[in-house]
Amino acid sequence: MKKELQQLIVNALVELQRHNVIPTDVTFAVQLERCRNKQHGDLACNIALILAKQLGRNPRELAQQIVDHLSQSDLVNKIDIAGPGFINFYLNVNAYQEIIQQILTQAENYGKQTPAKSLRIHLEFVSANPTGPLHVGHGRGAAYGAALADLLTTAGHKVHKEYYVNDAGRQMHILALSVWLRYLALTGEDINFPSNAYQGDYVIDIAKQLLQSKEKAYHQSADHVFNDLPEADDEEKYMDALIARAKKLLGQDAYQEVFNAGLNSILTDIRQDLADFGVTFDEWFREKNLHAANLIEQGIAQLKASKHTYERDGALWFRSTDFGDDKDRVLIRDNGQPTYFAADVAYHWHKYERGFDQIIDILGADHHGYAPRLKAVIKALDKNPDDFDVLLVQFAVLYRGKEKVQMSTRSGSFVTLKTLYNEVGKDAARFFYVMRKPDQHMDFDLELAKSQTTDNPVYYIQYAHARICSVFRQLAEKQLTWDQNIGLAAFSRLDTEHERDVLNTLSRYDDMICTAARNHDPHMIAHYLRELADNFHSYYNAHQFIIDDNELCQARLTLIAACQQVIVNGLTLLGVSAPKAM
RNA sequence: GCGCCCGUAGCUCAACCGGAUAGAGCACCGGCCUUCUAAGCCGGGGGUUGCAGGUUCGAGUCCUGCUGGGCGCGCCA
Repeated sequence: MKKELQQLIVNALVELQRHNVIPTDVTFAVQLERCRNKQHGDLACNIALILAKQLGRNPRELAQQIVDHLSQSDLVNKIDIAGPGFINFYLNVNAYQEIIQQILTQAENYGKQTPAKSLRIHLEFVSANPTGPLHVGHGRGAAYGAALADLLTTAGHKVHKEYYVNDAGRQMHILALSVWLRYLALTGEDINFPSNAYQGDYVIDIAKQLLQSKEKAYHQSADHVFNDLPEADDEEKYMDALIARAKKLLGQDAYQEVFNAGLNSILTDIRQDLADFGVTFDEWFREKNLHAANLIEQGIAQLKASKHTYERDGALWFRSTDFGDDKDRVLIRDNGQPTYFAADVAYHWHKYERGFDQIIDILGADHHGYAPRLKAVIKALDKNPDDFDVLLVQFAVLYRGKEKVQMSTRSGSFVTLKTLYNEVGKDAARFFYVMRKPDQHMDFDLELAKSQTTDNPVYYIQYAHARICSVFRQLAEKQLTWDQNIGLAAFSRLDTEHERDVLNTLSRYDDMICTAARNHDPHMIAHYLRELADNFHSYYNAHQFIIDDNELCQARLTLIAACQQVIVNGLTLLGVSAPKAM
């Protein structure tokens, strides 16, 4: 429909070129925009404004000439010139018939795009360290990533969802130590639990499981553990000494078992929490595997080959300042150990090696300082930086009423994601998170989220869907049937204001999907659905659907059936269910 | 100090490569259930888009400066 009108305008412009009104060397990209204000019609074209500038002409005059050369179309009722020189099209109801038919025919596939080139996209998100349960801060990244993955898939791409498991760093050893110390405490030892170990109760739970499965296997006396340790004034050094002590007393194998007990327990919980939240991954990529497969060395070798590395103070550096980073970054420490960053170099290099066309990292905003050095890596590896995106998700600042909730994994004072969706429900939580654009700071008031459940916009949309389902249930109870063909044939009967609004919004779905995918903005879906539900509820209140006039009845049923389908498709993209009754 | 993100109605947020009179929800005021679900609908008030310049037919949107808030600046991960 839009394309037909665009062609109409192009034809008129070519005609004007033939009459030498427009020079033949002028090129034009004709765009049709939806009118925000429906007094301006349904679609607007600003081509006259753009051309008028180039040609030094009065835009309204030019618009008039274009309109004069437009050929007739049965899609439009009226064409106006308005404002500074917009050409406004008022569509005939019949213009929407084809779209409604497409929605009903393609059903759950409606909205799927076939792009010029379908990309293999690597999407990494959440990737929280497996040192504790996911908290509400991770929820936003999870909801956003999952919705974006589905959105890009709908846009016709092949998306690989991946969770990067940091299972090789110092934090993991601190976790292992924390588990072990809790374990020793459970066996009756007098343990002075360090303040910068992981404080959460989940550590105690892991220790309890460990005690059940391997009763005394890891026991040591507290004296042995804490004897002869360096002064605790430097907490980090103290922790490292404790970790070294744990390894020594337990031996490599037993230490590794404790380590794995912590890691596996938490990873299992994370996986379960995400699954319950409707978020799944195609691959859980272990940092350990990078080390095991010598990929760190290979990645660094690639960087070395790029001539952007150098040695200083016994360490190997990446000259990321060559690519706009604030400072150079260490790859290999003076003690020979690779940094976390070195692993990330290898990881991202390896993503390209795996053959992806586009790579997207979704990071929490607190890691935004990391983006420039990652981009520097991509450039140094001579990859196209346009194929690599770092998307930042701003914090959801938690409140309980007016009071800000401080969150820290180590201190254990956080609200878990699980707690959140158990309290407000999965649908509301998913929708709430993805309702805001990701770069917007967001206040998340837990009390409001709990008390507000019936006011949450997700219910408004679900309610529209349930109402439509209810109409069709009523229809069946009255021994009546819906005939789509009769409905489509009688389409011109849908001429009320409310029906036009629903039709207009429905016809925007396809465009909205494209824009949302292009901009990585799933929140547009949420706002679109809100508007569609709004249109529907107004329509519902203004008109009866099940009426004696069969043609009109069928036409209306056809319209709301399409409406139902689009709501289902949109909600599905966001990971929200569409209940048939509420 | 340097860098990134943000500042829109009382509150929480929209506004599609710059478009026409900046829109919703919540809250507030007034109406609507004998009709397919009132978790709904209809009407009303509410704005110098943080401030000051600039770019142009046109700026919430782009540029510069200022201001307020969030976050980050380790041979931690």
